[in-house]
Amino acid sequence: MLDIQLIRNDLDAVAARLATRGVALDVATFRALEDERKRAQVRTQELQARRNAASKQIGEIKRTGGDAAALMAEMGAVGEELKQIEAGLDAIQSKLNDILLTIPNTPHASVPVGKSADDNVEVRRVGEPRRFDFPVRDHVDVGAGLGMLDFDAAVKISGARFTLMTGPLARLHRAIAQFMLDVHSGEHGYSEVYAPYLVNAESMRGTGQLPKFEEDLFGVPRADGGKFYLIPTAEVPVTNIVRDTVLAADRLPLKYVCHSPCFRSEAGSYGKDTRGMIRQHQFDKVELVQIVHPDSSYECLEALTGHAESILRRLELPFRTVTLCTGDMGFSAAKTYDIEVWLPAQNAYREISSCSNFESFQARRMQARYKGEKGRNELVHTLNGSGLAVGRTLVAILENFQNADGSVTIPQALRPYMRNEPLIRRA
RNA sequence: GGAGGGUUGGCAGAGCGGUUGAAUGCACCUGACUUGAAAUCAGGCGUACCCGCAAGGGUAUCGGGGGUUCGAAUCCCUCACCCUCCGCCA
Repeated sequence: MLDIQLIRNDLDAVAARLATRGVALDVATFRALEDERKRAQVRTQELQARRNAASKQIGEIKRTGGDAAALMAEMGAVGEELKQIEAGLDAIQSKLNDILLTIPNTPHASVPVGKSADDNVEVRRVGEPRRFDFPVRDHVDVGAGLGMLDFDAAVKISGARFTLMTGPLARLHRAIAQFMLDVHSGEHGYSEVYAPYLVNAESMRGTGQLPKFEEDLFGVPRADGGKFYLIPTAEVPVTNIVRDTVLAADRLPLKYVCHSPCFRSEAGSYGKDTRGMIRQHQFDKVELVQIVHPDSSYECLEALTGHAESILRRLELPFRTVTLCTGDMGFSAAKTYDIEVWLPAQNAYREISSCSNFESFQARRMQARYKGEKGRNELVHTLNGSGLAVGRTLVAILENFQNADGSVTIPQALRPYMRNEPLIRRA
């Protein structure tokens, strides 16, 4: 959520910044609603002040044994008007709030202006894609060849966009997550978190998934008629740890790492990445979340991105990092780096992590604050990034480390988690 | 699932439907005293919002929402959460 004060004071500038990401802010409607709001609010508060004063007076008269009937009758009428005008004010404010909740974040000045992924800017490229002296198979064929990746079973059990892994491959999947958790908690200073996978609507609103992206989420009905949502990323429960709290300044930064399954409906992505486990309804991810002082959030974004990249370095997987352009950024982000891993079968770099600084956008929705230098409550800045997507990391290993005989070499860094086996091969 | 109890300011804890934004204690801030500290004394000390160039004024807020009333922390309804006991259960 953007700062309403900022929008009021500099509506045109905000609209211009939003335009760079292809979003048209209805300036006229906003202005009209604001005017209405101001009028209704002033009038409401005037009437309330009068009522408060008169009620005090009535109490005084009654205590001294006088007759307050006339004043009470008059206030009865004021009460009627007040009720109406208050209802009007509520309506205007919720309309304004609805608009506010659907306006995306404004891009940081350093974000390249562009329309689509084609306009993203590469900031670095690490590692050399391997040259294969045999026909490269994609991860589906490699996994099926091992007899450990079974999409037919997954379809039978659940349907499309699910995965079933068995044996050493399932273990490798677990090993990847363990490895990431160990690196981030042991070496990068993140505190490990176990969090709920079902969350309430308030949490989804806090991080920005609601109200605008409900169709991307899985909902779960509650017996009491309410509704849970399956988390699309651990970002949601973990960031919401600080919802509605005021943190002591010396507690910042908070750094959390959380391994969780993620559930996405993938509505609107029909036909995209239908083969294999690139785009699934359920996948695992190790998520990094930072809650930081506003002055340091961009340094923290660089650090966090580096933490995510370090996993790929250790796994010896080639990757590149790009700055998303204004048109390709997510709703809540002010700046995002995508890390893309090399997939030889696709002959392309594919997203494996997305690291963003949300500045105060989520914090304002969540009312996540810290006690500032002058004793004022200030909004924190929030960041997060995948560190990394577990399934896609597995895909990258299967493709980059495949051998001519159908076996897969286990990257050195993961061997301690794999009983020190150097290979996965068909049983 | 059943029965009961609770939710008040940073914490503890009062609070008859009417000078209660809320006693009191603790914590915290400023000042006085002191070489310094402690103790003591005096004053201050929630949050959000609105109007205003400012000075300043006003509104809301006692778990959330709704109602009764001229007036609600106090009465009524409802929801959420917490606690205790019983049942069931990984």
